[in-house]
Parts: sequence; structure tokens; C-alpha cells
Amino acid sequence: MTALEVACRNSDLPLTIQRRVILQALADRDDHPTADQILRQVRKRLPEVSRTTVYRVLDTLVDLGLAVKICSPGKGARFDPRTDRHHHLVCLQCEKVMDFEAPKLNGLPLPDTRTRAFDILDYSIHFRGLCADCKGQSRNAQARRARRSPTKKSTGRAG
Amino acid sequence: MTALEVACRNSDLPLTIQRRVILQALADRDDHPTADQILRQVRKRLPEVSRTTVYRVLDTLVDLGLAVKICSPGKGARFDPRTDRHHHLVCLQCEKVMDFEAPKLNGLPLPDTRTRAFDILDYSIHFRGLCADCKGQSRNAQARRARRSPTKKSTGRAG
DNA sequence: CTGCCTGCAAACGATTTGCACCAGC
DNA sequence: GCTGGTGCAAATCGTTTGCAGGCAG
Repeated sequence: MTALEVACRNSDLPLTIQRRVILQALADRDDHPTADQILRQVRKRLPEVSRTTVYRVLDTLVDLGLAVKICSPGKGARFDPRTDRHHHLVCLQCEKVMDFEAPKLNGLPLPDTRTRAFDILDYSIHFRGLCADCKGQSRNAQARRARRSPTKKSTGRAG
Repeated sequence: MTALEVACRNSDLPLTIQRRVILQALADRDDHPTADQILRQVRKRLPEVSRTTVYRVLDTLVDLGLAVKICSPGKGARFDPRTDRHHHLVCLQCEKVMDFEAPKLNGLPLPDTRTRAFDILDYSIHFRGLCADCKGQSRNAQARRARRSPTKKSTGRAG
């Protein structure tokens, strides 16, 4: 938790209780929670905390480099307490995002983007697929199809 | 545009004007537009089209495998007409997402996720950094800091 | 003709904003 | 004590839903 103190001092930011507790709540999880999930967890310690503050503080933590807002297919923003290089398993069906360690993939050469005038600072690989919970069920399209016409037995594409 | 006809026939879906035009609008861009951006573009051809329909059709196109909902750090869902393997440059500041070709990175071995019970179907690499427009300006944190206290000259961390 | 798709508007959920008060430095 | 962070509630933005009529097959 010293990292927060250092970062706040460096940036001339007051070190509030909320910032402490929210960072702690985030650090305690590895499931890339949304702001609302953090809110619920934070309220166990600080029942008074407002949703607004959670949003603002999470934003601040990202600024400070203590957290990362991850890329996800869903609608709610999600945060990751890990700022080191790591990768993700993204379920195409339930949109869950899991951390995935693949040391062999941590040393890829950063491609040359000079022609694009883009400064690459880091990378992460998104492995898209189906998580354990979803893979048993059915594929994306099939699920939706079924939902739309439950009585009609779809002919093909069972594979 | 035949792909849409085939897909609709395969799935017993009517081939509506809206589906044609929305897919065309998406296919015409490579900037991973949001539903709203698509809406604006589609209305040039079909002024009557409703926002709802755009959302629904984009969803359908994803089902049909004619588009992909991409992972992005922003709040609005974004769609990609490309379904083949490719990678992305993600600007940490403006949250723009650009396609990035890196043939050398298209053949990575899919890691073994049996222990995680996760079926990997594909992957894509997110290169995070600063785009041309943003890199001249300032780093993420600095930009926000400046916005908060415009008069105060931040000391350090220029690197 | 029949059913699904579309358009409308309202519901809904996530996030932001303005303002008064309180806490950290 | 001053500054700016926080809490509240309302505004805003993105997305979804229920229903009536239109169009593709």
C-alpha cells in the first residue's frame, strides 16, 4: 500500500481513506471488477462511500499508474490492479476476462510502428474463446438463435 | 456483399435493406465505429433507420460471423468488419483503436489452457501506447493533472 | 399471407457533472 | 485555514425492451 503513498506524494495528491480502501479493494481481486463491483466491496469497510467517488478514484488510480483500465467487450469499464505485462482469456459468450500467464509470450518484439507514428508502450494478448462455464452450453450464434425461435429446430451448423 | 446473403440464407434470416446497408456502412470503415457512428453513416442512405435497429442488426451481424465486437477501453461497444486474425493499436489517451498488421505475430502457438478449461478460438494482440495525435501532447496522467490544476506546473516524470 | 424485422418511445444501467461540505496537508 | 476530494442528486450517454405495423420469403 506504500505505492499509493508514494504516488500521491509524487503527484501532490491528498492520500484519502477512500483512495486507500478503493485501491485495496481492487488489489484484492483478480477478476477485473467493474466500478460497481468495487463499490460493493468498498462499502463493507466504508459504508458511506458514494458511487461517484469510486468512479473518480478508479480513474485517479489509473492516472497514477496503480491500475489499468482494461479493454473488454462488455459495456461497463473494468479495472485491473496488475500493471505488469500479462495476458487475458476473453470469453466470447459471457464476456468474462481472466488473467492468463504465458511467460513465453511476454517477450515478443515490439513491431515497428514508425510508419504509423504510434508509440507502443506495452502489449497484451487477448485470447478469445469460450470459458469453462460457457463451452458446455452452446456457441454464441446458436444460443441467440435458439432464444429467438425456441420451437423451430434449426437445421444445420451443429458442428 | 454476397456473404450477407449466404449467411442470412443459412440462418433463415430475412435479408432486409437495413441489414445490407448497415453491413455496408461497417465494411466501409476501418476505425472500429460505435453503433452511433454507424447510425449516422447509415442515415445518409436510409434516413428512416432507427438507432434501435442499428444496435440490433450489428448484434445480428456478429452472430452471423460477419463482424466482431472488439474489446476496447471506452464505454461504447465497437465493431470491426474484419473477422480474420489481426491486431490493434490502442491509444491510452484518446482510446482510438487502429488495425495493425503484423504477419509475424499471426502464427503464435495457442497456449495450453486445458488447466483453465478454456477453449481458445483465436487471439489478437493489443499494443497499447500513444497515437500520433496524442503523443505530441502529453502523457495520460499529465494531461489529467493539467486539466485539474491548469496553473500549477507539474514537476517531473517527463520520461 | 405469415412471421420476423423495424421504428418509436420509454425503460434501464453505467458514468459524469455541479455544488456544498468535510478532510488532508 | 486553504485546497481539493467527497457525497448527493440530477443530467447524460449508451443500450435494451414492448408493442404495432411493414416487408421479405
